This record gives sequence, structure tokens and C-alpha cells, in this order.
Amino acid sequence: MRYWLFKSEPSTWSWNQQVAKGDAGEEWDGVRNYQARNQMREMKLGDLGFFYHSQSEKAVVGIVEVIAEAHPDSTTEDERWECVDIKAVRSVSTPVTLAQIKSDPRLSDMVLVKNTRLSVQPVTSEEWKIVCELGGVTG
DNA sequence: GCCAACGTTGGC
DNA sequence: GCCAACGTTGGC
Repeated sequence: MRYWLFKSEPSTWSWNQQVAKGDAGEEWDGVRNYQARNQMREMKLGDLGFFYHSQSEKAVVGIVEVIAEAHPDSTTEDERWECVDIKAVRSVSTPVTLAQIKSDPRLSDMVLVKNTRLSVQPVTSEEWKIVCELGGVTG
């Protein structure tokens, strides 16, 4: 089991929209970046991820589960691009803000901090645990 | 709205 | 294959 982080601008695709999809979930499509795509190729069914709102909110707002492994992105004919499907698992009790993450020395190596522009990122199990605690998610 | 960081493109 | 120019992302 591995952990990930999915970044989205709430004006493009928000946590509320993801939740509204329910267990059917949704393609994490539109990724046009090789690094981000490569992360998705590594994902396995049942892996968990944080749902992060960039731009105005800048906070981890929910937890998602991978429900389909990498497959062609239906929004393009270009076969280079693949994506996974994810569904909302639960909201975090308290959104964990970027400021909080940055101020916690235990999280200083998070990709979210070090490579701000990568939209799909790996999260270590240690980081996962800490952010869950900060978010009031008891597992 | 600005700008730094970074990825991509294209000329050579 | 290198690198300058350009475009995009995202934090502030």
C-alpha cells in the first residue's frame, strides 16, 4: 500500500465535486506532465491519497482511494497520457493547510513543499500519518 | 498581479 | 544534444 497526493484547483475540480461522484469515482484526467503521469502508473488498486486544493485554499481537504489503475486519458487522443480513477473516501475533520505543513519540521521533505508544481505526488507513510493526525483523521 | 521555479519547445 | 525562449503553475 502506497500513499499519494492529488492536487487540484478548486475552480477546476473541487473536493465537493469529487464527493458528489460517490463510489463511482472519477478519472483524474487532464494531467499533461510526465512526472505526474509516472506517479499514476505506479499506483495500485486500494492505494490512498490526499486531495489537495491549490490556489486560494492551499490545504489537504480529503482522502481518496485509487479504484482503477492507469489507463488512457479519455480527454485526449494522445496516447502518451494516462490517468487513474479515484473516489472520495472521507473528508478530513480539519483541513491541513500548506502553512501548517511548512511549519512542521517533520514534513519539511514533503514533495508538496519541495516541488510545489508537481500535481501528483508520492507521500511517505510517515508523512501520511502526520498529516492525518493534523487533519483529525483517526484512520 | 507578480514572480520564481520548472517543464517544454524548437533552433542550431 | 544543448540551451535559450517561452508557457504554465502556484505561492505570496
